[in-house]
Amino acid sequence: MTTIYDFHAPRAGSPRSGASLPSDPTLLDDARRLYDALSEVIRVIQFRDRDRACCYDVSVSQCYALKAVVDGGPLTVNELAANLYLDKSTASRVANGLVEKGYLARARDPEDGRVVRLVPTPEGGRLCERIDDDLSREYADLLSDFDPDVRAGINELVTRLGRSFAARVAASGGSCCVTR
Amino acid sequence: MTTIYDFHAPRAGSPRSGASLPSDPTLLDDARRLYDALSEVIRVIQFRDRDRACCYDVSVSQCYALKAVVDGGPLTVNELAANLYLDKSTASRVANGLVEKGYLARARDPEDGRVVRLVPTPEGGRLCERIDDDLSREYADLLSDFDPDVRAGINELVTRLGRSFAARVAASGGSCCVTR
DNA sequence: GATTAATAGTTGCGTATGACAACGATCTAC
DNA sequence: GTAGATCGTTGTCATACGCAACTATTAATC
Repeated sequence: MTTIYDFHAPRAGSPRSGASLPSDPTLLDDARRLYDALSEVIRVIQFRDRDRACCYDVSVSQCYALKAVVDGGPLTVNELAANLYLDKSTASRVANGLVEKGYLARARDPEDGRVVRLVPTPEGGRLCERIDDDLSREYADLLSDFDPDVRAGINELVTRLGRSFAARVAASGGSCCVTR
Repeated sequence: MTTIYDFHAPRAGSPRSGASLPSDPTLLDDARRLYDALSEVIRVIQFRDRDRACCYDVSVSQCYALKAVVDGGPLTVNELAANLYLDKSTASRVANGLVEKGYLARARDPEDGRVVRLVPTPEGGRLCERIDDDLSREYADLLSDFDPDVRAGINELVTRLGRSFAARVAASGGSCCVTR
């Protein structure tokens, strides 16, 4: 259970010949289980985030946006929206809230008069760091239930899951209804 | 503030014994990585769900509630709320929407005149199955990128993550602010 | 057995979140 | 220089959620 998570490259084509066959007996069962398990994780994390938002000066979405800007360097509104999978109008408003609270600043781009570069203020940086520290401690507490090699496996897999999801969403263009 | 939820037992003992040492060098790094990776996964799944909701007759939260009732047998409003980590008022309204659409039915409990037992209608069962099938297919498509043993590992770990989160939330009573 | 307390569910209300469409401002192409 | 694309903002609407107050029912206490 500990070493199998160190597997192969993310693969683009389909080097794993049999894995993607629809006849794979466990595939659908695994899919259903993952669906259930991820749903549970998401619900409980959302709950935690809702509850936790009151601890700081920002809302849940503002927290995500702040972190995106702090981690991703100066971001345009469009980049922020793409980063958070939000409409640009929503991203603009979320940024607005952070600007009003003094955690972000809007800077005009000298090259292109249309774009707005969102940059964190010192206060924003400090707040983000504080939230990061608190949450990381919480996750550390959680991960301490697992052995180090299992933890590495979790991270590897969750990261790959995220990438696969993101790629899938990007490929579908974000509209699922046309296919139905 | 949100101490009403009485879902899982707090699961007193941690399964791992020695892993919780604070001196573990990689623990905090792992925690930070998991925090980032899970955030990404959650955002993209929320985006997908938002987008996907239009494919069916129900909203995202209604979809979760429907599945909870279908999978969990007849549920009271309180049980549904606990299941979804929602306030009972929200759960009541979500259920209301599903009742209006004919996917759930409210049944009075003969034993206790206060409780309402939510049961899926045949239409609700069919809709849930259809959504489950579609989503499972999507997850299967996603999982086909991974080897079967890796898939099993993913499920194992995500499931354990969910349980740990739930236990943690239950233990903390859902209020993080008191500790700060 | 009547009164009080506890519990289940609903509703009022405020807020947060998010999308879509329309708009002004700016840049690019011809 | 005009037409079109792009960036960001704002108007508007719908949904989601929690908290508090309320009703109806059950349980507890005397």
